[in-house]
Amino acid sequence: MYYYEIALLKSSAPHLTYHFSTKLYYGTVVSVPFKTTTKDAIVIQEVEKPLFETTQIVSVADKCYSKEQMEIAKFISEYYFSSFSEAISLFLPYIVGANLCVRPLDEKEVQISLSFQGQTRGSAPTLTQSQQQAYTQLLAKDKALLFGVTGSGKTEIFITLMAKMLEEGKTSIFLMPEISLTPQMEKRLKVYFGDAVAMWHSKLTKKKKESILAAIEEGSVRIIAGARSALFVPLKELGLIVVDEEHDDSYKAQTRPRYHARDVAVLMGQKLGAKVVLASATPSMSSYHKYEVVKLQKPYVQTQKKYHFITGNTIDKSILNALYKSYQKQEQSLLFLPTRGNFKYLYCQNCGKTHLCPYCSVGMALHRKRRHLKCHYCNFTEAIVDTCTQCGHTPLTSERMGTQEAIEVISTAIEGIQIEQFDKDSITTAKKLKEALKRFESGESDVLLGTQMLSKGHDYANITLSVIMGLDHILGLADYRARERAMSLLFQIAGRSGRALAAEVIVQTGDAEFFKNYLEDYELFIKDELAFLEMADYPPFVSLARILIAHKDESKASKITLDTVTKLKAFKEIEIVGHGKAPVERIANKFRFQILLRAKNRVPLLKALHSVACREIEIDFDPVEFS
DNA sequence: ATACTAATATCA
DNA sequence: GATATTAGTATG
Repeated sequence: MYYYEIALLKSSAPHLTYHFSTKLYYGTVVSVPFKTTTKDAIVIQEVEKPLFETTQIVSVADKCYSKEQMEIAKFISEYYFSSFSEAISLFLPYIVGANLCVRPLDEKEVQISLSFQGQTRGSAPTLTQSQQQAYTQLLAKDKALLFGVTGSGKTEIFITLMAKMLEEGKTSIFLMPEISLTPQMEKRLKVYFGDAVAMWHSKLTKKKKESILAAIEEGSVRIIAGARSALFVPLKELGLIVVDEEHDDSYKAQTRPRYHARDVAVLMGQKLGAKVVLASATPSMSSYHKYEVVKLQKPYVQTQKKYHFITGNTIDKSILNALYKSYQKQEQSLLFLPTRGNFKYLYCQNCGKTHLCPYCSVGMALHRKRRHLKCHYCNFTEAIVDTCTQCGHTPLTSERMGTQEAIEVISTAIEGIQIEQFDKDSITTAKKLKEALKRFESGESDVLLGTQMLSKGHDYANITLSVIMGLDHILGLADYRARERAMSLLFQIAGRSGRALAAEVIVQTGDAEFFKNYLEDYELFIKDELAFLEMADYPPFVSLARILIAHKDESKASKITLDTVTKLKAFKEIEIVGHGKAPVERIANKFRFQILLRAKNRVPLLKALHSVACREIEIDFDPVEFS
């Protein structure tokens, strides 16, 4: 009889011991009786017969996690404070088929992939001289940051790299933020790689996932493109990981394990001997600081962009005029609003208070269409109120501009103008996205109006006007990266326009001087900002961690917070930056407290955190979100 | 995580 | 006193 320490999958229960009649390899997926049901688990190691009674493993699945997957999961569990089980559950196991794990490459398979490529497009893209130069540099490095403005042709370089991997019989992972929002990339990849590329994201159906996994196993799928979760697909002979738009915060998971996909990608590349290419037109401060930079020069035909800075926070005459001119010339415009959703908030002009959700202490969003108020965090819904709960003043007015209101203002002012609403509220499915983009591309609509989503990886040829409203809302966030976020957003939105024609960019901000300095040179901004971050003791020069405490009972939450702070004070190498109520004080009826920690070196910080880690606190290492 | 149990609060 | 809610504990 053999005895094994196992970890239950998708559970934070401690590792338990079971027995089985035959020898099992570690990493093997098994079924075990647990409490009243049977659960999937993973074999961690063989152990001596324990003193207590054990139960038998029910069955052994034909699935197995590799040594590397286990090691990376171990790292994730320790660095991002999750159980090993939660970390390994990110990964999909390999199917134990005829050959276990590493299978020598069959030359015929490569032939198939390449011939498919031949059918569709002929050959890999022809690179310009500067693309070729960047490509050659990337080939020579294990990992690097590819820094090139929008439209400089980074995608062709990725495709060439992936084609090279195919030739060498290696596989690739291509990461992008929010795959479901970028059907354009899918189209481009399909042109070159056909069925050798599969798109992967968490919302795929079980059936679809299984068929892709089978195709990977069979060897016909050799490139996986997708969001965060694509990083954990069981490819063999991994040769390359590309992290496109590496600056994007959506690479950081906001639930446990709170890993950063970009950072895990770098680790994974190192562990598996795969090349890692991070890429962005607006690289993160940390990547620019940490990795070798390969610069992709601007394209020769550079269209001219004219920037206008305006103040205020409404759609004023100058914005309407610019939109009108653009509309008259049958050209297209882009309008960015900082608020998300088609909602606005109720605001009391007398006492200045916003009408809040009774459970979450965030503004209740006004849904005009449905005629009700809704909480953005917990979905609490109530009828529209007209009187201020604080001072009794009536009526309440609505603050800030929502997309819905913006559309109304513009379509009232400019007769006949067609506006496409482009935000999370109206673009809920891939189908809706495709339709909206199609209407815009065909010229059916004149203005693409939306939120953050506008900045993410879509190419439009005909845009001659970009309007970026309320940039101060972002610049004014209580976040050490507010400047970086605002600047990156400005570059990303501005980068969407002027592909073919000269373009105008209207920027609404009270701090034009700040932005003006850097309009032609993001790298200059990076250098200045890095100097600022170093002086102010912020990442990448120090490590940050955030502890979140949430409890129904406010005094309990407060007590846990203070107890934790007391314990942490014993550690001399870490600094307690602050502790107290979280910016969003309540979510789903739980009171939220936080502790922010900083340390010059991450090891003592990790050590201190591990000493206080427990069920009632959540630890976010390298946090990007502070609300 | 989650089932189960013990402890404590709530209520007619 | 019975029942609902919460805290604590063990799981092999």
